[in-house]
Amino acid sequence: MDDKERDDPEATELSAESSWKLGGDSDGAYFFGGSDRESSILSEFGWNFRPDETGFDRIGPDLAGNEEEKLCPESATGSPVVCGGGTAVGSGPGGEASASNPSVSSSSSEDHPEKSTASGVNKPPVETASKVRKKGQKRIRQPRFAFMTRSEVDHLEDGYRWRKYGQKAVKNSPFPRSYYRCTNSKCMVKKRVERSSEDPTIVITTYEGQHCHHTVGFPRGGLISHEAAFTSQLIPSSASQFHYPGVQFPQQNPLSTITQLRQVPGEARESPSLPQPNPPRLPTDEGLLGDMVPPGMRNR
DNA sequence: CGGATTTGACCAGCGC
DNA sequence: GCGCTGGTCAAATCCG
Repeated sequence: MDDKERDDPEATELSAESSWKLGGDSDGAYFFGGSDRESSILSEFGWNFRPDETGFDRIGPDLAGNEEEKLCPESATGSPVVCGGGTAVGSGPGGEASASNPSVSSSSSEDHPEKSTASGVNKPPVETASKVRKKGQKRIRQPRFAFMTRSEVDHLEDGYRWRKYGQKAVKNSPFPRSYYRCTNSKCMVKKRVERSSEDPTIVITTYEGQHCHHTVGFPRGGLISHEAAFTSQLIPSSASQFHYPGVQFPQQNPLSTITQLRQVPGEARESPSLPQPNPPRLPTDEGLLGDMVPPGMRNR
């Protein structure tokens, strides 16, 4: 678990946040959540905000020693390259480098559970290999990012296939939190999905890790449209977007909103109530990155 | 029948 | 040390 999440009373109320809005300071920085909530929210996700010269806060996983790798050089150029960040898979699209990333391999431990015979109920005191590992070493947390989406369905289609491996009731929320893992055996990405306790229409999705493969694609070929993929919309006013290198959102396209907000910092507080019409998009594998994160923002 | 989901138990980490 | 909580495991169950 996330210590920060647990320890921060504010953070535990994340899902109870009822006044999500796009905040911002005089520099035009944008925040996830409103006013003094930002820090706690970020804390919830273990992230840091770092204002930069662009006036747009840099968002990234709060992981030791990896701050500078959150955004790859390609991003700086505005190139639509999905790159590795933080301790996550340090690779571009395809991310084969994941296997070579020590931190990843260590953190991926639970995905390679040399599970012994130990089973659930009435387990003998014998520990599974994975558990031994966990005891032996501190769990390494993958960088995470989260966003909120107004949706009727909990599990939003994002182009990847997920397998649910757990569900748990969480404190201060009447809604359970679901845990998903990418079905790709080589992929370590996980995600948590939960609903806001105060606004059940809001789904809070937290991604952890980075895909080391491409999206699965869709029957219609390539990436489906955002309208087709979702009956939902990102909450514009929440600016519930975190740039996270490597995570792709092939279908969802709230980008226009985000981009607009960024381009007009001074007026960003009043956000459009509805997503902008989706401009024609190229079905590139970069997913939403290119849209979610304006080149300028990625420029570090 | 195979894959996905459900669900209760277990474990780790932290605060008190 | 104990209790609380989040996260994960894995058998059972469901479903196409």
